[in-house]
Amino acid sequence: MADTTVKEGELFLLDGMSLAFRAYFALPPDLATSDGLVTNAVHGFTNMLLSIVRDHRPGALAVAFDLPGGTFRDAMVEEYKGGRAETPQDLLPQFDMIRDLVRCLGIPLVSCPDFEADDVLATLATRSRDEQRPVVVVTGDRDCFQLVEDPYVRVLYNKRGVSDYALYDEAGIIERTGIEPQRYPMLAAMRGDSSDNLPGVPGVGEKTAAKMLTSYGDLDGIFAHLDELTPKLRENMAANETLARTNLAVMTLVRDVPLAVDPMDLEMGGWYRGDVQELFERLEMRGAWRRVAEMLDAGHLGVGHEASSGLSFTTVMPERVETEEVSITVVSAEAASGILDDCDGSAHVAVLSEDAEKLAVLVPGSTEVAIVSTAAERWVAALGSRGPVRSDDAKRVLRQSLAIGIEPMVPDGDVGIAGYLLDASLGDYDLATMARRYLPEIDTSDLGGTGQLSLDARPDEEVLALSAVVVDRLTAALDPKLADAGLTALYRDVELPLVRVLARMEDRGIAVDLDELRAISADLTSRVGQLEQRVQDLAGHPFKVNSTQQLQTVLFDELGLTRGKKTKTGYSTNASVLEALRGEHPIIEAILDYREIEKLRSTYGESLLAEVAPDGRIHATFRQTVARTGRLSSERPNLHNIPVRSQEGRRFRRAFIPTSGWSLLAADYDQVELRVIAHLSGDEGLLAAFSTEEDIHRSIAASVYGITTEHVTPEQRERAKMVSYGLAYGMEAFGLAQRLGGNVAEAREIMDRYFAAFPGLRSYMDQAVIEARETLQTRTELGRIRPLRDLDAKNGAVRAAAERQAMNAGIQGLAADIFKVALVRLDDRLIREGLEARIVLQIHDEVLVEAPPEEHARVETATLEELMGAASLAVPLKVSLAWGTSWGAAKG
DNA sequence: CTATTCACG
DNA sequence: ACGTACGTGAATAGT
Repeated sequence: MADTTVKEGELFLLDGMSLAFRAYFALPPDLATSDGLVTNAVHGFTNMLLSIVRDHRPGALAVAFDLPGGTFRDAMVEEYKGGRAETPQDLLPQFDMIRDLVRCLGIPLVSCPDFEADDVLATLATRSRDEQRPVVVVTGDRDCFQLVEDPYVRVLYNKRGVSDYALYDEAGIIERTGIEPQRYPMLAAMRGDSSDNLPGVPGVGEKTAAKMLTSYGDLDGIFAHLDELTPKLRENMAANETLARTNLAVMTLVRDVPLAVDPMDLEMGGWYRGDVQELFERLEMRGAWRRVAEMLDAGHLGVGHEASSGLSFTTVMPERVETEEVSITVVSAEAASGILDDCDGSAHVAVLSEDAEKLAVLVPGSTEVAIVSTAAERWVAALGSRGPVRSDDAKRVLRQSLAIGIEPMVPDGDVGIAGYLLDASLGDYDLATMARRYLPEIDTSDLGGTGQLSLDARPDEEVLALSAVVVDRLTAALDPKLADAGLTALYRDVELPLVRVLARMEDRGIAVDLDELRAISADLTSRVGQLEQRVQDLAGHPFKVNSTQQLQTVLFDELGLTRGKKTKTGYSTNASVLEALRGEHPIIEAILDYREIEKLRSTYGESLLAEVAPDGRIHATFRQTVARTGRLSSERPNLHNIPVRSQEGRRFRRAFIPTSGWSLLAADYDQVELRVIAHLSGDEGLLAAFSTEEDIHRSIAASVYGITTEHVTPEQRERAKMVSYGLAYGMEAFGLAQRLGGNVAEAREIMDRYFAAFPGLRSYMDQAVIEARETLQTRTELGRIRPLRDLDAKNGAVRAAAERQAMNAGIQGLAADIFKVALVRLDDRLIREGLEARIVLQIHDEVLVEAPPEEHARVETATLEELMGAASLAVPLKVSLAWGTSWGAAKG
């Protein structure tokens, strides 16, 4: 078990270079001074420093930096450019700003000519170990893993962003890499390191490298036993022995850099308040200065050279609110309940902390925020079954409620959903972003970048309470905006009730057959190995088949096959390009086979298994504020793209099963989008086609080709179907030709016939674009808006894309609205009828319900009625139902 | 993080 | 002249 705690007072050595790089890439370049000096890395580094001090209270700190000019490594490898591919132009000056900052904070800055910051760290860490003094190396560079040594040296590794760290001791390194720290450079030497611009041995990744090292000890051992390796691996290793050995030399850190300082001397020299303040003012980083000042005042960075002055919580509140006292009270459950009693059962604000352990509760208009624990008994005592709530993310609150056994109410407000309805094309609806967007009076420099409000160095409870206040203010600001935009009905009658449906669906999850899933996964893994080998044999040498770059070289340079479509970075190797090359070389077939199986293995085999919860079920997250058309999306995992089109992929659907002893009902709308098109266009021919029970694509084909339905050939039916769906997206003749495999003239003729047979369709499409252009947005019958600002773009291609989106938005949007209503009605019905059956999954126009045997008949009736009744269009909605012992069985 | 590819409706 | 069907999420390689 890794030791994940740090004792107060330890020595922390910061890798200034790698942390600056991480910060630079993690934060947007629009963090800049008014005259355009980019400061994102300084922002990031400051935050890193603050959180290290806040979380670990180091006794001493030092920061290592590279010096300008080369290092001893330059002579070793041609391609090696100072450890990094290249330093971006706007990062370079930030190194100096960071050095300045470190200096005036009184933190020792250590560098040595001819050596890199890593080597300096290695030297200090080694000396510290010799003195038996514990040290933590903070870095974003994996090379430093080699320094870890129990019990003295640990690495606090910056995984990504500015706040995501892992603390590794020896066990931690072994768990992460498969090898102990001492031998990590050997592993890295074989694997290579793209961030250090060092290539590795082809076909050797972390796993293979660790395995070989475990078996043969070190590089010498491996090269002495090459004959025991598999043929391809042997060949690769033999061909790259020099590379591996050079890499090892480059990657091994120098532990005896001639440094004048000793770890014992690394004491903080005291900070200079005036200097620090001036620096931050010069960089126009007011928010950061406040946080730093707070840390200085709290004495967490040693002694200062100037008196301190306090800052109050209300400084981050909007001016308007500043005068109103907002007090934060941690109250007993009883008191929280008492506060709620005063609000006559009306909506209250509830904001859940990131770790879901605390809940801030605010009665609108009140000046007190109660913070209660979310432990079941506290929650019940404080809130009971009281609802409804307003929140920044109501589904999270409802899920917490379900987790402790309380049936949730429909929420009264959700800041994210309100923001999404007002403009679904903006993308971010987290609390900090929404506050910036709709509460301009708030000092935005104090709001966190993403997610919940995050105010560094403030106690969690203050942040949580402030979040509740912001939700209250936002609700007041957004409700009138929704009303003005005609969105209130969609919000209150569809989206908010849907929040509870999704919370229940996520909470229940869907059961999976673990044995089946494991068997599929194992089968795919073994086959993908063989297929990879076959591709490499046909290429004549090993390479990463997954790398489009390497594949391009093999196909177009080495084998001289015909180049096809271009991409930004070269020539495309996608399926349609490869299909066209099928006859040219047997490798094409092999690559297509490899791609299919590798896709299934990586995306569905491994990752689906990883998402199975301890209860044997998968609890995906359904997101209501992502798709610009009004559809839902699914993540962790995405259950909306489980394979169905290929026989091979469909196996996965057999692993999705009902609760033991129950059955799964799969219900889906037949051709909703086409029916929606018929409804919206009012085209008589289309309406007539749907009024018969006849196969719809056959009927349409008959009209298009001017023949009777009996004479429609399967090919004509297929073509008509393709055009029907292409239309929903504003397809052009070129696109249809691609899909039909014919020429553009032929495709154009089919489309002309189609539009001639259904003239109402053409006028609807044209009208949709004309209307959208007037307001630069589209609107569905239920009021859903989709802004399309590109409709008046000067660039023709951009404008054409927006026009296609305008044609599609009304169709996909109405279908999405209908389906959301159906979900709400079905879920209500199941509960109202006291059934145990529950919705377990939703896939755009399909819903899966699991039910015990005795409920089958009632569930079937309820599902059919609620789906059919969700909307009344000019054409009937048709629903197909099927029971099964798995998703695959119900559909197959 | 960005580009490419590919799974679904 | 330009690009070419809408909407998602995820894995992988490489900057």
